[in-house]
Amino acid sequence: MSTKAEENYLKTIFKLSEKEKDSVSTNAIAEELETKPSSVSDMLKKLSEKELINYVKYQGVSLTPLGHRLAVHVIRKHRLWEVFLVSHLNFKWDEVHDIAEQLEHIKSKALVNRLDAFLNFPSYDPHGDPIPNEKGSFPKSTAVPLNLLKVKTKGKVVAVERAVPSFLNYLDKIQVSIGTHIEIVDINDFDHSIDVKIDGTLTHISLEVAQNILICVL
Amino acid sequence: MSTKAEENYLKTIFKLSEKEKDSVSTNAIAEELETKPSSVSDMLKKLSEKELINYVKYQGVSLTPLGHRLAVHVIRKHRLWEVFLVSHLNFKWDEVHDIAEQLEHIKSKALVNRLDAFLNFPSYDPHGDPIPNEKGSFPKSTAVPLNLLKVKTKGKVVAVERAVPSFLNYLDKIQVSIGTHIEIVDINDFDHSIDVKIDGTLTHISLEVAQNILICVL
DNA sequence: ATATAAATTTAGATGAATCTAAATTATAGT
DNA sequence: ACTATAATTTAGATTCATCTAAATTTATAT
Repeated sequence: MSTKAEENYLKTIFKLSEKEKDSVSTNAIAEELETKPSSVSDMLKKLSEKELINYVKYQGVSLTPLGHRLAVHVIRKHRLWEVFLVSHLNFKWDEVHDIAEQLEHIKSKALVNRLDAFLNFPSYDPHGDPIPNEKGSFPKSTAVPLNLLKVKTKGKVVAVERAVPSFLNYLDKIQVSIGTHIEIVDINDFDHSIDVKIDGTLTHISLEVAQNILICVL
Repeated sequence: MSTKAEENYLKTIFKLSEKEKDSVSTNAIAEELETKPSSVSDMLKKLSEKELINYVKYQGVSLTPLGHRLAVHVIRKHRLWEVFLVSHLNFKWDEVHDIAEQLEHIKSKALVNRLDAFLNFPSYDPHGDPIPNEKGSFPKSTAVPLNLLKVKTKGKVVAVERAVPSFLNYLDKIQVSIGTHIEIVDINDFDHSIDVKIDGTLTHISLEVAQNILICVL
């Protein structure tokens, strides 16, 4: 049986593995979890003994198939709970992370799967992140960051990259949420800022914002 | 901030306080929590330092107003989650205890209150136990154990006393659940067993079973 | 009233997860 | 290739919640 701490480490290693090529460093994990590298070392030893990660001292880590499965399952729970909180308890998408962070550690296979069914097997959470199914496979997404699109392209928002409150608030302000239709009107060569039509209205957004909005081209 | 262990102790002390007159003994707590008396002693010292219980060595404990409030809040969460599990995720009433035991420790005032609203502010959980409101006050119940009723009395089941799976299964078998209408048809003086009409059909139940079914007289 | 039993507490240990400070290994610049 | 720096690990301590075994206090029974 895995502890809450172990699950958080696996989740973090999973997340960092997506960015970094093969192996994840001790320092990166420490930074992400806001803990000390020495604590990470201790935990890596433990996870390694449990065969949840591949760990060679001083060489970074990667998830074993078992660790991967566990990490994905925790992520699945996190995202399903987020859907529940937003769609049934009327939370805003920028309010649910901390609560889901607790709910993701509840242990009950039946609970997760019934929640999944109750929510109609959603594919994306309120931030647009994909929700793995019971077997652990993710819905395949064709999403592309907004800044990579050409002028005149139309699409809809399927996810946001960095779900921090300040960013989510800003998106609220410019009326962007998951599902919003967007058209690229013009791209400014100088600062790479973009003029877009959001559900009809013209708005101006910076490159940094555009990079963090994922679009499914229509 | 209270830990999971602390919350479980407070909940247990609350429960035992209802039965035992004023103060609760170390051994009783140990038995209820399936732990050792020495562990209980340790924890009592800690809870006492936090002013959650009144504790005099060798004399048993009682909850302070603060401890009482915390215990009631945990119970509120437990019972609300049970309602959710049964009414929205289609769990049976004898399957929800262990899951609610985990969910009751999730910390978020907003979550509890929104869940409460989502469930339409229920007064009783699936076992018929009363659910305190946000302020911590319980719905006043007029419930009476079935065995205390006189012949010909009609009422409906509002709670069951001992929510163990074997008992709940038995109730399922004889078609008794919260809300079921019951009429006392006859009382057998010899063994105090009772003939009852359950939603129309005649059934025979033992004293022990009757004692554990709470009725609201109609 | 006093010995014996029962209940409770203390002392000392353990495992989990963390920390600081020191030691070790890897990396990068010249 | 060698040294300075950065990354990582080890050693030793701390806190939480638990345990066993021993000591202490309270209750009971003759």
